[in-house]
Amino acid sequence: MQHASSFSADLTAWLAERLAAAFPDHPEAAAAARAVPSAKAGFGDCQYAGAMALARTLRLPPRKIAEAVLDGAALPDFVEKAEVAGAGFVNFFVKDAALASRAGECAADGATAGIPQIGAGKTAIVDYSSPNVAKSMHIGHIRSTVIGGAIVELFRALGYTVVGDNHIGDWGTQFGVIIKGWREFADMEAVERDPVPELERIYKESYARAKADPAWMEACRLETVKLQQGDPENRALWQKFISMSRHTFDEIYDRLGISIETTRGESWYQPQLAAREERLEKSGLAHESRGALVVDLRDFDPAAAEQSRKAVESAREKGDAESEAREDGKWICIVRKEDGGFNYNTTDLATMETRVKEYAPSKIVIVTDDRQIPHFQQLFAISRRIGLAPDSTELVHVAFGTITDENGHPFSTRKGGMPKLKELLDEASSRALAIVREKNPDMPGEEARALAEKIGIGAVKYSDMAMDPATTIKFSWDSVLSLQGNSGPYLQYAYARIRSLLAKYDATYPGEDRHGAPIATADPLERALAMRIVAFGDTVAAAGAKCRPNLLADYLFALAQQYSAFYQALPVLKCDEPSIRASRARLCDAVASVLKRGLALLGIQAPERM
RNA sequence: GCGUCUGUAGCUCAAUUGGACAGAGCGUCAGCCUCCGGAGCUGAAGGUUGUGGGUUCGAUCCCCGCCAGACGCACCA
Repeated sequence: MQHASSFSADLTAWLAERLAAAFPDHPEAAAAARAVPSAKAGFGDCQYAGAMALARTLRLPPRKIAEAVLDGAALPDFVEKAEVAGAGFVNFFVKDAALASRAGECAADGATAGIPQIGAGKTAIVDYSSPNVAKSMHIGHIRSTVIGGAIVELFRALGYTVVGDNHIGDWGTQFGVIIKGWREFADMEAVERDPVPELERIYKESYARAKADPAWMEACRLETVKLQQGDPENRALWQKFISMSRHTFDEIYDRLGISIETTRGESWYQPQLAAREERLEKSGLAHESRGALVVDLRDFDPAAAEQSRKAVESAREKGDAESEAREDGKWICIVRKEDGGFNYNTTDLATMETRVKEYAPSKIVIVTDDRQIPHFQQLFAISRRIGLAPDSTELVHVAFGTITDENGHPFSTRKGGMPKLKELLDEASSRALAIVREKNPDMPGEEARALAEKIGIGAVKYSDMAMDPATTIKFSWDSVLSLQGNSGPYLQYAYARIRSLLAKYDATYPGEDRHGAPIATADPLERALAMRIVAFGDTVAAAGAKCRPNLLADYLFALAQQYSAFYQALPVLKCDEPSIRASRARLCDAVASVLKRGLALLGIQAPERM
């Protein structure tokens, strides 16, 4: 039997009923009903803290409200007792038997119990990773890739049909620069060896020449024009660059365990742009300004127009010509450049339109760094205004903080630049290998390398996912590659240790049935562990709804910590009482199931041994 | 100048989004029994949550003003 909901969710529903019954004239009381897990051990298992907030509107003391909720009512069957505490909190104590039963389900069914299927029948699009063709992926790309990948898995677990889309940068004026450079000074041996770094070198050098030499720049521009007009030779070169780049991206994705359903780069949308923008112009939603075709948010939004007018006025008073000149840029979105070309606004609007038409998604999630916040605010607002995205489609920009060097300064491309993603993964893997060899001297080389890869990659992914996406990350090799404490390997270790323990249990006590044994929660350590296990579903739901994998990472770390404390203090194999022994084994199994599933949602593998 | 994001223990980060005493890891210090895997466990020290106000029964969280840093602000994406 699967429970569709958690203790908190069941209590929330119960509270809503109780509040509706107790205060029929105040439906807002029932609407705000909410039970959450208690923060501290002494405050029960779940609590309701809404009575204080209602005191004003109901004109009653908070404790009276809390008492009215409980007064004469039958508690849900899983609740042992409920009491009013403190300023007006209601604390609920869950029955041991109910807790044991739900914790047991987590061991039995692979930890799917309690994950609410809020996405059933709905489609979500997740736009993530999005590297640029002809450039190496560096540590700046890891967040979008890893966080986006986790969001995809979280959505799937919640029942959504998910379409991951890799919106690669495969179009733009830089290709003329590369083509020109390729023709003049490409080093074919270097291309043969490792194409992308060579493409990067070609771009940098050609770009430097273009800045110094107008004739070179003009040549580059002409190559771009030829490419965009469909010249077969340039087209073929461009395809070649894309194919070489995608091959190197795929090597990284393979190692990271990321698989993105579709890859529609910017070029994919090019054929439809001209007609789209023409329609936009004819409909009057876009107009010409300084030679460009623009959509102006102030045309649709009186409040925006007023705010802008005031800003201009204030800038004028101060004689600040620069600010005045910049003001338009906040509201205007250029959809066709003065020279007739298109830019990323154009492409992004087309992308929005296509996604809505093709998938009718209930969510579109775009994962990029936070410098693009203004752009996506504008894009979302305009998409709504001109009818590209209906209200039924939720638009979410997951904006993550940029990665800085150890001093908190942005990585400068001049001074060596960001570490390459491949180097990071190699380093992670080799550091892990040293430890694996030390701990497992007898392990064959191939197996050790494979294990070290799982551990190293797990460490890298976890270190990113353990933080709120919004946090600006200070990059440090030691913290990214940490194998102890709050780290991926700590979780993997906890899992491997349980698997080993259970194997020994099965070998030592073949007659005992740990799968069907009732779970006893007599010891506080056992009880806390069981309570944590059953909170898995709610955690997945919260992490998914908020697009914050770190909520799940926090949870898993706390679970592993509680397990370690339990393991240290209470014997399992060496417990003399068979029923308690079986109960503890089953509890271990439940922890292992949840750890494995949770790590999988974060895209981290859980090795059986390490 | 305007806007966005960030500021929490020595360092790196959390805090169930307004709840009870702000928690972890690293580092430091003190411990872990011939006992299930020590990548582990237990404990200690470490805080006026940048700052000054406001709202609230209650603020790390919401509002306003400052300070500091990063990033944006018309044809690059």
